[in-house]
Amino acid sequence: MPELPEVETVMKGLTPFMLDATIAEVDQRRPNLRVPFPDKMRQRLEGRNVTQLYRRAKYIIIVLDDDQNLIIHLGMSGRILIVRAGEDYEIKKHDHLILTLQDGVRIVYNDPRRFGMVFMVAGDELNNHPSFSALGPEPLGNEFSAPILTERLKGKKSNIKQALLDQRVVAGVGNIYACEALFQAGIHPEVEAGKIKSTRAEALTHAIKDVLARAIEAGGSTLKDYRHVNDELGYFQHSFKVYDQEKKACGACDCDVDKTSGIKRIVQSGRSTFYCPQKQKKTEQKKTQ
DNA sequence: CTCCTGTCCTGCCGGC
DNA sequence: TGCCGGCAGGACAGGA
Repeated sequence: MPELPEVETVMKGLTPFMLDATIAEVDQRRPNLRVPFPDKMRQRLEGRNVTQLYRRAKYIIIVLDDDQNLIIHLGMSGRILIVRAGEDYEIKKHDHLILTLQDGVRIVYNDPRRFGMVFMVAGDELNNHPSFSALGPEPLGNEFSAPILTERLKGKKSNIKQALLDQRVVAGVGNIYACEALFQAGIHPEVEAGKIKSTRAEALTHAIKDVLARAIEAGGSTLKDYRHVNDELGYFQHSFKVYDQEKKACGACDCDVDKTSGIKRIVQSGRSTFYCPQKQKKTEQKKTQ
């Protein structure tokens, strides 16, 4: 379930515990998630020191002192729990991987649906790895701009909602934030992707950055109070404007003035899309004033 | 190439 | 109350 902001929050939450720490013990509790765990993972991780943690798209990359990368993707239902040194912990259903650090802190990966992935890639091969080689720009970086987005959407016949889910167009956006960004930009989710240009591309670029940045901020504030989140990373509450808000008022127009319409839910490529039919139009809006 | 559908897997929720 | 169908925030394979 986690999209870019959640993955960023998880990575940030792991950093104070894992950076410069040594992995003392690896408890791999099943052979695979979506893909098999790395061959000889235990031998390859135990004794290694973590030199860096960062995020690319929805992947957490943990750099080790032998120049290998341990890569974690949370899939739809992956969570990470941090158990402090000396604290009791009873292993739960779907705890698939537990890393114990030298200071006794445990990092628990739990994933009921097992759509997540844990794999290892050598440092010099990372950018050639199939999971990374085709990724689009990081939406929060300077390299993501309206001209770049327009270029990436050029000629695309699919609708803009599906295009935003394509990690080659822009990395890290998922179903929720695609809906939210389109809402904020006032763009109908069924607009042909290749037709988004100039003003609307600017609005959409800005909306993507804004929606993601605000979600990260919300996650960051959640992180500050560990008791509040019970040390569980990757799942914090947002208030969404349109996602999962079918029939409610969007708050930006009078779409639900008669209490019968409001936000609509449609299905695109098997995924739910939520949007406000009044605010999000298929053609570019003329400014009324 | 692009686009679309199906699939992996478990849990939860609403309707009957 | 219990059962059942539908749906869930992702990514990828395979076929058109």
